[in-house]
Amino acid sequence: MSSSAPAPAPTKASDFIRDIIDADIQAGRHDKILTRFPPEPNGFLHIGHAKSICLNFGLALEYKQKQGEENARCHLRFDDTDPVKEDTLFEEGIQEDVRWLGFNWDGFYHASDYFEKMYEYGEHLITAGKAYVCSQSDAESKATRGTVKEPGKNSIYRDRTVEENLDLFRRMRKGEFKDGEHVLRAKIDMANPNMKMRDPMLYRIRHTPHHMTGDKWCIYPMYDYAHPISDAIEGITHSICTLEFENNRELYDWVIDNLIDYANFPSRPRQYEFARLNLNYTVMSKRRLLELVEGKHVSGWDDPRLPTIAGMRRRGITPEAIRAFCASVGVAKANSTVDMAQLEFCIRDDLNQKAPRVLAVLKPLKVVIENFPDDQVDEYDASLWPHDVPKEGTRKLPFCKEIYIEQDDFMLEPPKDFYRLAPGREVRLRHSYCVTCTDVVKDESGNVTELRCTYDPETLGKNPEGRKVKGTIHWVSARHAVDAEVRLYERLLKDEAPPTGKDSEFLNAINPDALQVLKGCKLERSLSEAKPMDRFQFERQGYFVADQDSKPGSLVFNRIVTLKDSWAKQQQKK
RNA sequence: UCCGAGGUCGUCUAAUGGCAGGACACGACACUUUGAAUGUCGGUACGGUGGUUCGACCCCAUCCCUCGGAACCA
Repeated sequence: MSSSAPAPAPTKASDFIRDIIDADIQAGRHDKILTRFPPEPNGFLHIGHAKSICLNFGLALEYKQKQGEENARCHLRFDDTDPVKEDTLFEEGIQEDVRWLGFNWDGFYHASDYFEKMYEYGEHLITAGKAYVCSQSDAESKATRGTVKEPGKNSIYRDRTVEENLDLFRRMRKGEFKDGEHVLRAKIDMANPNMKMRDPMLYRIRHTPHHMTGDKWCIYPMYDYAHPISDAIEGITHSICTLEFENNRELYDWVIDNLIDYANFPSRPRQYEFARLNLNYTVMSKRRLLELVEGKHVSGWDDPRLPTIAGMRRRGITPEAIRAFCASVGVAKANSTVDMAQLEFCIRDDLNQKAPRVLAVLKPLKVVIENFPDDQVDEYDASLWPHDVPKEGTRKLPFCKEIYIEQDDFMLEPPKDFYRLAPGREVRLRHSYCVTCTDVVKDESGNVTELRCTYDPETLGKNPEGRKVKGTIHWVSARHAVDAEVRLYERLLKDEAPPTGKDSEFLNAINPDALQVLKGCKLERSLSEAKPMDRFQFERQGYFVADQDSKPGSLVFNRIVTLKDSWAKQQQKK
């Protein structure tokens, strides 16, 4: 997978995080700005992560521009503190996704790079009387934690001596104890109204090999301990995370404050929280995505219906569109749900400038042009771009007596404002002549199977005289058409928001039409050469991409997004 | 309600003591060999109540509502 064009430093309106950074620079608190994107390598990235990626890497790009190349950085750091769930396989996918989005990291790290330091700091906290080894069972520590309204109770192991704690902690590391036998806890306050501060666990025993450190360790640090230390060691200045970590910030600061003199960190990082991205008509949580994939409701992590980066990539959405979308939704602290229409706008807006226009008939209806010579083939130099896209280029578009048009472009008994084909009506064939429908062929059950038309030879490249032809429809020469499979994608869910109930209720909201596979579609000849990831606009229908399954002779296209369709909208209202 | 964070057009987001602005969505019109794109115009918002102030979305008080927090997950 080739990476996409690097993201330009965007000119982004300010937000509360940029305001904070500007104020920090103004006040001389930092001369370098360092951010980081810290995914846990236990799953696939989705568009919510893209927001965080654009923020963190985008910040580095912007401040490189403002402060100088050397004075801003963004690190990619895998937060690999739980060996039970994490894997190298996920790391590769995540790196690919970040690069595809157009970003390059200025440093590549793992939280596990710092395990030795973290352990050392653990001993320091013990020595300073700030941490102790607790030997309560899982159930006991749950029972003594209290509730959000009631204080917890001190562990009976809370007053172990420094010597005893040190000895126990060292033996934990050596592997003398079984999983769950002991943990290292911070000694803070079991009555703290913030549950995160009630002597939180710092280390747990896990006799599980780690994908980076192998079997070197059998004790692993918890997120709340590992994250601030990793940030501080790397010199991160602004540690940006999502709102659910607000309660963790107090502990983040506690860890830094109790280590900073001893550890001599290059920075005093600060954590800031922003609202994660929510999108309607889809699901974003790891759990729900997993359920869709494992339950075979979709074809895999890269199913084009999913909001995963891999899915959107296969869908044909460009990284530029995703970046523009992330910039457009902004960064704030209020929980919000962005309208899918906003994403779709960004996709169309980008592709409008990038996707050459071609003709493709998805649901073919044969048309015979009776007054056109049997063997004649016209060939037009048809522009690949509309007048308002400043690009040049044409392709040869063949035309002959028999063509296909879209079934939806013909109506037996049309309303007055139907600008397309109907018995006795005239329509413009895109890039070609105007034709008038003279006859309709039906099968026994009354279905329209073929149209008979006549063309006006005076209408090529000019308007007919004395009458106005309002509609223009697309078509494909029957003799020259190439067949293709076309996969029409729509929004994953039929409801704006999935049912609030937990469990699998959201599965009922799946849009059964989110994937519709069309075979026997008729594409113009020039598309026979299309390569996977080539994007086109099928005029009047939408933007499409050649799928990775596509091969010459058996073409497969995915619909990225439809065009806006004010006709369909108008019909829907009736 | 024990702690924390929030509440501005339908949606997302600005303005932070001085005319509530932009984008998407929506509607109308223009243009059109894509019912696309583009252009023009339009409607729609500061959770409630008090207070401070010449002036409050902004500051204060109070109420209401929403979200997050009790994994040996992150």
